[in-house]
Amino acid sequence: MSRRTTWEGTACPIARAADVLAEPWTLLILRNATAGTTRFEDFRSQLGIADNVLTTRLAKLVDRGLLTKLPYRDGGRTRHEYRLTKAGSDALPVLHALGAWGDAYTSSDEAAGPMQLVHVACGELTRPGATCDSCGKPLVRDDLAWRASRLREGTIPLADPVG
Amino acid sequence: MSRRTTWEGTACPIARAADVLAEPWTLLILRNATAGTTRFEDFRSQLGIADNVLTTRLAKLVDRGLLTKLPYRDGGRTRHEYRLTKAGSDALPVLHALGAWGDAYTSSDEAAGPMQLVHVACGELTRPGATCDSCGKPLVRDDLAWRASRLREGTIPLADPVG
DNA sequence: CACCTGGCTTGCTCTTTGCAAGCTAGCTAT
DNA sequence: ATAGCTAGCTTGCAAAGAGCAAGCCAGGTG
Repeated sequence: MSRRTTWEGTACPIARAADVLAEPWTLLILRNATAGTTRFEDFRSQLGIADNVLTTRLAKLVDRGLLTKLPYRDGGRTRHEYRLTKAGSDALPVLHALGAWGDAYTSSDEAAGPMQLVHVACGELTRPGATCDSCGKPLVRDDLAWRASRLREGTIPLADPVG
Repeated sequence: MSRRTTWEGTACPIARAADVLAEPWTLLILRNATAGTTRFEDFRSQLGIADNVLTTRLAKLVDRGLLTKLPYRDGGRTRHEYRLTKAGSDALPVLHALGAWGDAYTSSDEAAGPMQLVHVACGELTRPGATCDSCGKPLVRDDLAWRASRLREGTIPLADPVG
């Protein structure tokens, strides 16, 4: 057989998580979903991913319970959007750990500052963790936003999970 | 062209980190390296990875600076071992974030308890973070060990980076 | 000398990625 | 009305990558 190895059901939770999350595009889809993207066409154009690959990735993420496919009205028509579930939104620490590692050990071709996290409740920057570095209050997802110094808009609120 | 997309040099640190870490096998190689594996043959037999794939993965990890290849003496001969660098050992939060997500949202076919982290200094379990849940002291890598309830040996110390 | 062992390399096959084109339902422009 | 556009897929093809197996080489040991 030469099918790619899967670690579904393995005893090691790192391997099981990697089996779901560590496929090409998957983490970037989750990143953009966390930043508020919900629609097929928006994922496609923001990521530059081939649409057949996007179809299979989104289907797998829905299957594994990280995204849900919900109908919405677009003018008079019904379309579908992909929204984060709790499982999908709880991948945030993985994204933050990756971002911290990427900031420390890789470099950008473009001028790009480090990834920043804003505690909207107090308005200050913080590192990911249990409490805010600036005001000391517990960090809850609703009060967090990403800030990318290279983008014109100030902050990107983190999308709420459905359900 | 149909070469797989790379995110090296991208402005987003998450994408740059995913480019290095989110390839098949890479995270599991780092997991085992963190648990103390250093030799080609041990990685091969522990992971069940094909040896040509292991060769390319190890070479890429050396190239990207997560592992170093060092000579060691095996009887009268010189062989090589792969040791974690600081960059490689600093991927630990990524492994912990994945483990936490995997514990919460995937399940094992075998009976396997959650992934556990032991603060060797005080002997108690803790969650990954800045300080120990039990004794409150700062968590440093040298004082941490993994515990897998399914393994007979009690704890697995975390490998020290070289350099 | 034959044989083993660790660490690769090469060859072949099957899967997956990327790209491009096509398809469909319902909308808008002419 | 008919022609075209759009979101979201599906299909077809070429190339890269993963899996398996076999071979190779250096430095042992029997």
